[in-house]
Amino acid sequence: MQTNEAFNIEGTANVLKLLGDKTRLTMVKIMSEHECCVCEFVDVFDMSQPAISQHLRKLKDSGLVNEARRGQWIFYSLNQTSLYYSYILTVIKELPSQNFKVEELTAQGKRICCD
Amino acid sequence: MQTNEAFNIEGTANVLKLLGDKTRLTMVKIMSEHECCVCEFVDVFDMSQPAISQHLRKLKDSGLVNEARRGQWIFYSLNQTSLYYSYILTVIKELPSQNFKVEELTAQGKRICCD
DNA sequence: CGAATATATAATCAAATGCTTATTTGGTTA
DNA sequence: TAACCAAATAAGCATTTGATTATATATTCG
Repeated sequence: MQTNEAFNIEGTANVLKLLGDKTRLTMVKIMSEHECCVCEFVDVFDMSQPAISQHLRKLKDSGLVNEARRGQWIFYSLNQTSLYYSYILTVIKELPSQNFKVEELTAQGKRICCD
Repeated sequence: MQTNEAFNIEGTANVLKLLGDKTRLTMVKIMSEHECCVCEFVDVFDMSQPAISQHLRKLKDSGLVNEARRGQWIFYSLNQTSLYYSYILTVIKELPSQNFKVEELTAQGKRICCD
């Protein structure tokens, strides 16, 4: 819901608040490493499917992520054209990789792949 | 209350949440341009003195700002040695200057100066 | 010392947030 | 078309957050 082309305090605060949640920040880090669908997030986080959907909706509403349906699944990825994309890169660059979480899914045969 | 030397998701999310409040983000921007004491913030924001103190306390508890007593007043400034200082710079760099707010104080003779 | 001023803390409360369960929507597939 | 599955939405609830007012603490100054 980013209405302004330039950075302003209100919009920036909103984005920082969104990123200031452990679950969403982890989601963003994961998406910087892999595209992911909702059910994968549900497996990664010990959390209900609606909880995951609600987090993704907030990220989507503020334009930070894209969604794309592929078959049965809806995949989420970082929106590289967001005004705030460079902030996101700055922040997640230093965070520990979350690849291991997705690799656990792969090991359990739970990874969704639509290639 | 930053316990870890390295960036981790929990600590980073906490800092982003702190910055994800319009009042605190504006305070941080102001502090990047001027050192400020509590009563100046009270004049700048239309908000009670305890509300200001509580915001500053959160910023101080997470190590983002320093406080220094000078006479009757306690001045707050950005802690340039914080692990997260460069994040803060990245974010506030693009925000519109808040100098005009402090200049209004000066015009009203409300600016505190201890030089 | 005692009054005045600046700041911090305590207690309280309304609004916002993040989760849950139940249900609905939308696309796929037999 | 009907059953199935992924994801979204609705409703409800506990917790957190950010404000307020009242009070306490610290420092300065007459």
